[in-house]
Amino acid sequence: MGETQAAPEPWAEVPARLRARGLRWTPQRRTLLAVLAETRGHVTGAELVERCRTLDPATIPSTVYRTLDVLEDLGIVRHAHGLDGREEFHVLPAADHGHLSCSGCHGTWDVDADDAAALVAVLAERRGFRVDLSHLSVAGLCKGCASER
Amino acid sequence: MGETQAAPEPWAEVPARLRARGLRWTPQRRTLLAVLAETRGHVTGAELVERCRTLDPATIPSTVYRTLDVLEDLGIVRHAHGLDGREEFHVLPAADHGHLSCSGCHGTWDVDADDAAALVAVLAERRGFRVDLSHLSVAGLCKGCASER
DNA sequence: GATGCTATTGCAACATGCTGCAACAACTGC
DNA sequence: GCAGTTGTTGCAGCATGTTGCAATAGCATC
Ligand SMILES: [Mn+2]
Ligand SMILES: [Mn+2]
Ligand SMILES: [Zn+2]
Ligand SMILES: [Zn+2]
Repeated sequence: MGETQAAPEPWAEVPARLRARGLRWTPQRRTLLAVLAETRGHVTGAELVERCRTLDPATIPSTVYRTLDVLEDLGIVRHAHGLDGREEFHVLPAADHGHLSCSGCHGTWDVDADDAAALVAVLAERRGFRVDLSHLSVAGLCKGCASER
Repeated sequence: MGETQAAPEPWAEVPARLRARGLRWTPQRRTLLAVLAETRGHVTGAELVERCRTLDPATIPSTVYRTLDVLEDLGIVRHAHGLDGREEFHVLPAADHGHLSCSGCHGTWDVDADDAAALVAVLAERRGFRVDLSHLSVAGLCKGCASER
């Protein structure tokens, strides 16, 4: 396929990165990677399973979740948790960021490194704690929903 | 126990507070309240179901979870989510606080209002967002685990 | 290209919750 | 006390993952 790859797609390197760790490149992983390559922003695990099934109806959920664990180790995806605790994956996050969600309207926004800087600094100074920003998910009421009360 | 009990046990008032809202005081709710009255700190939902079963083996999980929802409305309990997204309830939180957990050793600590003040202020100023501190749960590496790498 | 090591898969079972619905039972008002 | 209203319960089924285990199949090596 004479496709021109605009950016240095990291997807092409995944098989080699897996093998370098003694891991394997399987058809099931190929399917998930194909799905992820077309995904932007945040997706739930269940959604990824569903999309894999459109490529390969024989997709097994546990295989997808286990592969997501591996990919998270490689830094290809990151996850946080929505208001209900459900996993939300972020594919190839351009910039590290946390998540903000409104329990009133269920809107979501990103918390960039700058927004979180103060909290990160406080916890680092006071406890030597290193915050995982990508896993951070802050709940509350957005401007609109807060004024409604 | 020379400590002054500022407020009388709130448990005694629960039946009345329920009825005031048109809700009901049932044996199942009595059981859960009995469990909560003996609980300090954080507990998972599953743990509460288990403890209810020791008082009443006929306890049904969905009833417990639905009652927890009601009690959260009343402000008797609050919940956040652990690293894995599982619910963790806090009974009668003395002071509003968030949660800090280490993904290395699974240790947990409280994030008090002062620790979180900077983040809360930033989100309020920049977006008019009102943070729900009790639902906040920050992940990362504690001092010990961070230095191990 | 065949071989062997072992990572990975598929499957079944389990864990933790949530939801729809019909039967039941607190409470209110008489 | 009794009846009616309607909030609750129990139950079955679903949603989202996780885990143990035996069978399978990558892939490094020859
Ligand atoms: Mn929540
Ligand atoms: Mn997590
Ligand atoms: Zn909102
Ligand atoms: Zn730690």
